[in-house]
Amino acid sequence: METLQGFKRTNYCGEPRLADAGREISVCGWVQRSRDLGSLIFTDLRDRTGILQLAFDDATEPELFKKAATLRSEYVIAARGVLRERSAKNAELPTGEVELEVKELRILGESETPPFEIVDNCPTNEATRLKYRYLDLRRPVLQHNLMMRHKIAKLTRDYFDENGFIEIETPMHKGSFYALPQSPQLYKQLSMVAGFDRYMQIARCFRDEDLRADRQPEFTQIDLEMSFVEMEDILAMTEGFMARVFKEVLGRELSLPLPRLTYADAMARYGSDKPDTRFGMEIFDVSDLVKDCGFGVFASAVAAGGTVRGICAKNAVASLSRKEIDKLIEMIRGIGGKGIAWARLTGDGVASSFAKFLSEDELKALLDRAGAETGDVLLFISGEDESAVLSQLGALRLEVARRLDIIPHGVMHPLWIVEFPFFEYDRELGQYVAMHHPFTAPLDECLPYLETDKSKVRAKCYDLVLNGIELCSGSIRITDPALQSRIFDLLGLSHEEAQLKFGYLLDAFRYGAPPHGGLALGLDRLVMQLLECDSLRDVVAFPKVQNASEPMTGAPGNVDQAQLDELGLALKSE
RNA sequence: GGCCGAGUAGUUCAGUUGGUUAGAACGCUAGCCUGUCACGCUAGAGGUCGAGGGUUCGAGCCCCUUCUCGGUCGCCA
Repeated sequence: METLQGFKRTNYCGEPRLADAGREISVCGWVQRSRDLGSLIFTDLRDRTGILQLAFDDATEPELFKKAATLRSEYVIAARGVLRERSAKNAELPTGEVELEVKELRILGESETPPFEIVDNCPTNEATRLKYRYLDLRRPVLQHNLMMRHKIAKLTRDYFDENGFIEIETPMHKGSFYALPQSPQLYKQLSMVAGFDRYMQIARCFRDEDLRADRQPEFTQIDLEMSFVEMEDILAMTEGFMARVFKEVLGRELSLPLPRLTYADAMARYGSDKPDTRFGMEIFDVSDLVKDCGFGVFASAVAAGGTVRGICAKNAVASLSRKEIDKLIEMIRGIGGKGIAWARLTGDGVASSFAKFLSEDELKALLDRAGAETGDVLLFISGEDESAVLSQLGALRLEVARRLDIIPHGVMHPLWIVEFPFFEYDRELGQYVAMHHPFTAPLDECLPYLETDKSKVRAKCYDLVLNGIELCSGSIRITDPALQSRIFDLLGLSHEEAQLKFGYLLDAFRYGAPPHGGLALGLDRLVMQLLECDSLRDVVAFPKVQNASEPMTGAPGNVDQAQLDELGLALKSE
């Protein structure tokens, strides 16, 4: 192996163009592939900017040629030579009109045969790629994703700086066992009390939960807090940011203001508080039509105060067989549903699990309500209590859309979800509990209902949803001590408990707290959505897997007794 | 923690009703080849069928346990 001594890189591999022909340049990188034609060798050299073809000719440079013949995939090399126009051009490559006629070749690092080829749409499974993440990251698509992530992080700082925000670092030692913050929530509110007026931080956060394709236990938030603002001001500031990101990253204009849906409407129409609005298939209500019908499940659901609703998938019969319908129903059972009624409409008529219990008029009315006028339509209808019905149909709507492949690609549907309920009913506890953190302010017009009808109280809370993924969540905070103690009372939090848990914030509020609110925007998810990736792993350099471990290093590892002693911890014996 | 799916060569996969020596493609190694760019041609090497146990004359295949991974539900104020 050789050293770099005296060698100076002049260009990245992706840079040279035909206009540069005749220049002497020096490049460094990894061998993508070598094609040995006998007396000619072409070597593709790759770095993070692209690929440049190196040419070796046995007739003119026999010593170099011999050396080039020893090159293998992923060797690290440096090459100096003269750029020349190719006799056979490659239109697929930005540098495809030129090649480097090599005069000097240095082998800086040899490589074993890698466990998988370094190419995009690499077929190798994720576990293997994650084990060799440093190789996986060499793939152009991941290099691009992480460079875009950097760009988005940079423009985030630029945008908020231009709007008067100050980046403040909050500490990572808030009192949980893991000594890691779930979010900088309390500190950013303290920053408002401290008078910084507009705070932002690109903050690492940690949550001890099982992960998902769109959830990592360690993630990054764009964390914001603003003083002397109302909800509209915060939404407008965030929309400006989104428009800027769309413009600079996608080159697209985002039309503002963004659409809004109330939580109640989102649930009623899409069965989700993070609806994917890129396609229709909205939920319809047939409770009034079936309340007296002969099908016991429907009639008794309505009689018990529940509801009967459905979704209607068009052009679906051919794509979804009976067997697949059964699988979908099984899936619904998996999330706690009792089952779901279905109907298939074809040119031959109706085949269904419940039509025989309905009169002809009842069936017709139901099909009309569903908008199922043509043949080739699939209906799913669920009758239970409202929240169960909506969550089932919401999940089913997404799964059916995926299977029918009707979700359009390349479109972005951001929208706000507003007017979240302040309380949610906890069936196990048999009482209302807070849906958000206890500093979230109720809507002014809901204040009279706080003690009288909790189901009516909505919060000054807002979520930004993009293509069915929650991107950010925020609220206006309570700064009125009287209202705050009222809320603590309602949540069953005693004065002592509140003081113990949040004392320092409550104390701070006694010294002049400005009205304030904010939000936290998931940077990983934002990048994932903008780049249309399916998983956060495509935009996180070193992601965690199922059990929250990191497959390359094997972290978290075992700790020895000395480390435990130092941290004041003891392991529970089995 | 629950449910669904996956685990066979370096990689991606096939493997029939349980039956001889477990195959293919790509990759890898060697040889040939002057314009390739998924170069081509020829030959070759490469396997604890995730692990453990069981049934059987015989298990990649059937049964049990277990591990790993993916998706998802619970969870995520």
